[in-house]
Amino acid sequence: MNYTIRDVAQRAGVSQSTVSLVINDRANVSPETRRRVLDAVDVLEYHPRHSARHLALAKGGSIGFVLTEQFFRVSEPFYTKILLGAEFEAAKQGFYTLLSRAKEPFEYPKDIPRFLLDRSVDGLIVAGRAPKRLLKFIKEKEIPCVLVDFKLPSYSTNHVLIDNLSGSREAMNHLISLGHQRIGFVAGSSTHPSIQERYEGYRQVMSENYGDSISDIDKLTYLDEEEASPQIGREGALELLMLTDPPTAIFACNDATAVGCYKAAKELGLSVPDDLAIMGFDDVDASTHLEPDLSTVHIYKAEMGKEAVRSLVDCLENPDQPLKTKIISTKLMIRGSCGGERTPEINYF
Amino acid sequence: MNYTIRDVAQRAGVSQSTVSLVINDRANVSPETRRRVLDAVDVLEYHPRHSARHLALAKGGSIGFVLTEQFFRVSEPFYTKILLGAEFEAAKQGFYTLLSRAKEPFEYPKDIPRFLLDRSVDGLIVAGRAPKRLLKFIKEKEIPCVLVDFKLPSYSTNHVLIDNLSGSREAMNHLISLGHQRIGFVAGSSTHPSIQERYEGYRQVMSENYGDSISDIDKLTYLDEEEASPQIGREGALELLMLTDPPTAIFACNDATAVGCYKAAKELGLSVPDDLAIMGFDDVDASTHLEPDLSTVHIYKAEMGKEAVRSLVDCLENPDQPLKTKIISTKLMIRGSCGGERTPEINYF
DNA sequence: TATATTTATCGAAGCGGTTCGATAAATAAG
DNA sequence: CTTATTTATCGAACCGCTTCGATAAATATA
Repeated sequence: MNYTIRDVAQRAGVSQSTVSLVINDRANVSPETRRRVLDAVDVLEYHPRHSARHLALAKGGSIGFVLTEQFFRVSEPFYTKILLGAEFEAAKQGFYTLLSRAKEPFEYPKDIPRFLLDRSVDGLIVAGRAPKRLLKFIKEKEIPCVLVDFKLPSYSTNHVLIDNLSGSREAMNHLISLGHQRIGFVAGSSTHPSIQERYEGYRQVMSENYGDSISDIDKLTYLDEEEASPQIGREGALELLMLTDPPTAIFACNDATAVGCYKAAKELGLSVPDDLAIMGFDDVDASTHLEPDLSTVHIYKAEMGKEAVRSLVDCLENPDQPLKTKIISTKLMIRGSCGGERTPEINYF
Repeated sequence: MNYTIRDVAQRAGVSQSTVSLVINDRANVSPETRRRVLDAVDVLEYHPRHSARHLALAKGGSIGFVLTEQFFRVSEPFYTKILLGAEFEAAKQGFYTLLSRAKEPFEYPKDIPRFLLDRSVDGLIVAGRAPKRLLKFIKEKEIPCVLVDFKLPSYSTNHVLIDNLSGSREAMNHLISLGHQRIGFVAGSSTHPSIQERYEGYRQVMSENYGDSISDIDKLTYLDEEEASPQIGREGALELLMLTDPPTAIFACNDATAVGCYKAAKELGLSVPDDLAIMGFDDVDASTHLEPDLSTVHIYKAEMGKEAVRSLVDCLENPDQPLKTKIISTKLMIRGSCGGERTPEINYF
């Protein structure tokens, strides 16, 4: 049951090197020999041991997926979809996916993912954010790497990013097309580049449409550095809605935050979408569970995971490749929380 | 930068076997030698190559986590929490976690997870359900294995299961203590053992309290074999609520199904919890996003993953161990969807 | 003090692959 | 019909680690 390449060689009446040539599909082996070897492989149900191959080749066909500890909980549904998309593509390309959490706070060198130290992975996907010291380590060791949904000012590597700006602008334009003028913006995680881009989209569209006729856009904005969450959303929405001239629509930086806006509206006796329109971002499962269901900006999460793997595999197969940044577009999903004609649901996972 | 055990040996002025003894913390090496070796390890930042060790030891310190393709999407938040809990514990115990999807339908032998074939993993955690043929393969190859949240009638192995019966009974007793008599039960995935146990709890409590004074419990029950989902929940709830003598409370087989019950109530103009009490099961994130928030039965998902890893590691370290089944208790979370005094939130992840 | 044990260290084989010459056979070129 | 090339196959070394048996040194026993 635990046959090795030598067993196969013996059964096929050839040397192990020949077997190796056959199973790796190399040139210069006669059809006849190839058949005999393949037969033996079949009969013995032979599969090359991964670790042996790994050792001989000095690379093992595994990629690491690093997620900040924090995201293992809070934003979980978002990044796990990216993980699942990545696993899917990795498997397709013959790679294993190894999972790891990045501790926060991060202690160097204790918290370096073990698979980086013992060279279990050929490359790395890092999603959401990561400790600076870890990124530095990755760069020092020249480990092929793709950052997903974040970037650092002076850190050059491969990226897969969301087209937050366009998505944000589209969402805003939709709100504006519905006649909203006073549109609020509520955000947590305000230092995260994705959130900042969404905010930028908000500001652009606001000033394009209203210039400074809306007295002070800043007053309509609630930014918090804390992790975006329903709690933050609720606080932010409450603050904006208590203004003497409150917004008629709130654009939340993500769906989790939007959930909190619903709660705030409910507390103040406002009906969604009649008294208050709410727009989210991310399109996580929960958004269709809300009542009314949430209009939001869909992110192709699994697709992002897939593209990350592709970038990484590219790097591995062709090391002197230029760095790449892929920007994945979004899609506005109009549902019940701000009126307008509904977007048909897409059935991406 | 890519130092090997030989480099360490050389620098410490000893043989590689001695280095091996030191880094594996074996007996009979003098303190002085140990120190010298450890110093060299430190200076060179040496880390033993995983694959080399794997090859030499014929085991590699990795466990596989298998999830049905289906669960990668639908019930995702549930099983991914189990996965994350497992990864956490595995890392703690020095194991890697390799992820794999089980195809549905499953074609043998094509769809066997590759890490089983090339012996990349020492053991396996299978969550939710799995193709029979895959389980048979696992048994044939005598791969150490733990099934999480499901079992098969005549398949003996290790398990980590939910105490669905107690959880269900507790939830039901709570509804009854609130004065409900006509309590409906709505379920998808009705063939899944967990769902069946929840149903059993429902029936037990119903007949204990009302015997046959409730004309026909079956009429209050909606069972569907389709994957439990909001759609199923909505359909089921609508059907029950249209009865001439409709239930005043609905116990949904899980939170996803409960979401659909909210929708049904809304469609029929019923207010939750005044006109209709709703009780869920699972306690996924979404349940607190609902309005009112869902009373449900909390499952310690991460804990389940952790216990699964522990069982598995036990098996690996002590192969002639008896099989184990661990039953993890649940906790009733009373929130807004059926009245009663709220349970304080727990902050488990 | 001679002998038996224990302790510390080492060399070499082996885990299961890949790959680099070497060799022999088959084909092409002169 | 040689000689040069190409094609098919093989043997052996190597990847980096663990471990077993051997050896030498240190300690205990008689």
